[in-house]
Amino acid sequence: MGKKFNEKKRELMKNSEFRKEYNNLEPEFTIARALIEARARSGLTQQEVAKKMGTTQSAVARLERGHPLPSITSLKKFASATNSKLNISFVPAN
Amino acid sequence: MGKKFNEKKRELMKNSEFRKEYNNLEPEFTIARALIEARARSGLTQQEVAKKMGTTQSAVARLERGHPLPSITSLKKFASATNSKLNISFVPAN
DNA sequence: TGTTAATATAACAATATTGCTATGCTTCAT
DNA sequence: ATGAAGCATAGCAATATTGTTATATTAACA
Repeated sequence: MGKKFNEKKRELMKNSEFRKEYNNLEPEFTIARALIEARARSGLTQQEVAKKMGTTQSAVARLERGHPLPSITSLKKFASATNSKLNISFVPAN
Repeated sequence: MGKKFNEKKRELMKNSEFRKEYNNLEPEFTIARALIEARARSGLTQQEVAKKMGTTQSAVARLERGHPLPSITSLKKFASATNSKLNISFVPAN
């Protein structure tokens, strides 16, 4: 994720207002980052990914925004368009 | 996943009809399995998970069916209700 | 400067998922 | 056999996500 990013985050998370907002948005950020990185690895344009997914460039742009949160179906299509594999798992928290 | 399961699967996947159907349903199966295992680990009933998620037992049952595919928001809530952490990632396929 | 490629945003109808209520099915114990 | 606990299913209204079209923005470059 990058060192600077995590340092800054730890600092901001001390603020409880920020923490609340962040936790609301966190899943959208995380998904957005993952999608953007996956497409970067593939070297494809949004247009090209869109074609492979059977949708449009604007829909791909929206997916990469992370808002609204994409469906699993969309994530799967995006993954296979970008030569990735989608992994979803529940790991014990404690 | 279990040894028997994978053996049987490899055998059935030779059939192209089956393979097509399986690939359609695979995400639902996978999600269902993950949810069921997560709740089993937690030792909670559907009712209890439902309460923690702010929903009803029947909704939890439906999530564990995997159909329709749950939203990421639901998976997140389910994860925290069952003391799990939801992981979603794209891994390079090649 | 003007053109092109790549990405972003908006609006609205269509589709998918959730909340909710009611009800059915099993299993276990009494 | 009856009751209770846990899980499954169904139907419908409410909410969320996607498909689509149109348009804006930005950067690179002839």
